[in-house]
Amino acid sequence: MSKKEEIILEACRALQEGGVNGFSFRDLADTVGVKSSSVHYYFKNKNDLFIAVLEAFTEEFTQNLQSILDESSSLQDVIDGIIDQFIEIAQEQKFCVCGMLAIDQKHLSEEMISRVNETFCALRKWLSEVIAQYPQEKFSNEELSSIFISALEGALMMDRLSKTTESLESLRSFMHRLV
Amino acid sequence: MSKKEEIILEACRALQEGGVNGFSFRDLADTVGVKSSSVHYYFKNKNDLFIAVLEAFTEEFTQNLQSILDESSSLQDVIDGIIDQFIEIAQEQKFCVCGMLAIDQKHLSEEMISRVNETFCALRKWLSEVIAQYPQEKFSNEELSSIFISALEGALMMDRLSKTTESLESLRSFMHRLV
DNA sequence: GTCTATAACCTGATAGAC
DNA sequence: GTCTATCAGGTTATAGAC
Repeated sequence: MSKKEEIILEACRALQEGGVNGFSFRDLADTVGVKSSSVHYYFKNKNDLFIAVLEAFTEEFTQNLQSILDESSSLQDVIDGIIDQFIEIAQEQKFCVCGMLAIDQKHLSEEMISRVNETFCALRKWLSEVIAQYPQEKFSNEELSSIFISALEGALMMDRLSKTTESLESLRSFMHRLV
Repeated sequence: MSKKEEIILEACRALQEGGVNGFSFRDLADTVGVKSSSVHYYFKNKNDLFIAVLEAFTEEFTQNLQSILDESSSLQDVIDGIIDQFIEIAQEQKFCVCGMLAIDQKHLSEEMISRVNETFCALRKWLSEVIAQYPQEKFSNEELSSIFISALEGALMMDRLSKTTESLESLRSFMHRLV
């Protein structure tokens, strides 16, 4: 792994744990084992760094979703796979990358805000298309997708805080009975 | 309003907009029209300040919930009232006080984390008791309460980002058909 | 209670040597 | 590419005058 990739990976972890203002270039450099000026060599400021983090995260997250889809034979399997992944994030005391950036939007550029928003939209679209593959009639695909993602983010936030899996498990059983 | 109350109110607003690390004692003092040392006179550090903010917010939020309940004649009315309140927060480019503190938990004391967690638990309990007053059979009160609060927090996060009310309105119509 | 002044430190960012 | 050195500015926090 290149130094640049190492920095991106570590920045991603730090972002998920402490938010946009929760770490400095120095912290980041120390963990990776370089000096802060070396981090500046790759990323001229935090905004550029977060653009790289978001891109790397989106790619990895998309791959994970595809793996879940490949291994699933029902909509409930997909839901389980996604919830398992969120439980893992909560237990690592992390939060969603997009969620962190969304919460800390006040400290980000307009371009960055648009990118995060687009990532959420893409996720909603992906999920509603997956739901469409497993027909059910009670609710529209878009609506189910939207509610599921909203609840995932909120449940992750609260389970990380309470150090339990209550909210995410509650969401799991709820979704199971719904679809 | 006393200077202390002014500081708490302004700290609450700053927290909801920019998070725990999104403002300084100086920013706060400037807005209120005093010097930062005067803020330190009332609150020896940010943690103490947030304890006061959480207490003030909880009291106000509880009153708002009670008002919603008093003016409601159905569970759908209660849901509408709560969602309207969250839409207002999103449109002001704010986030939930407890949500912000939960996200930024890494920078808070253990005592503070416990208090935020207790506030979420109290909200879940309150809501499940309200739901119990309007009997319905599909889901348990606790489960509905948990999912609704999770989805509220997540939808608020995304609607604040997208500057729309899509997720919260989606949640509204979803809940209407559910209860 | 509110102020000035200041200590001690952290921050992003850059210039220039190697 | 990575470093040392450094800057200008922001941060919490406190001592002491009024």
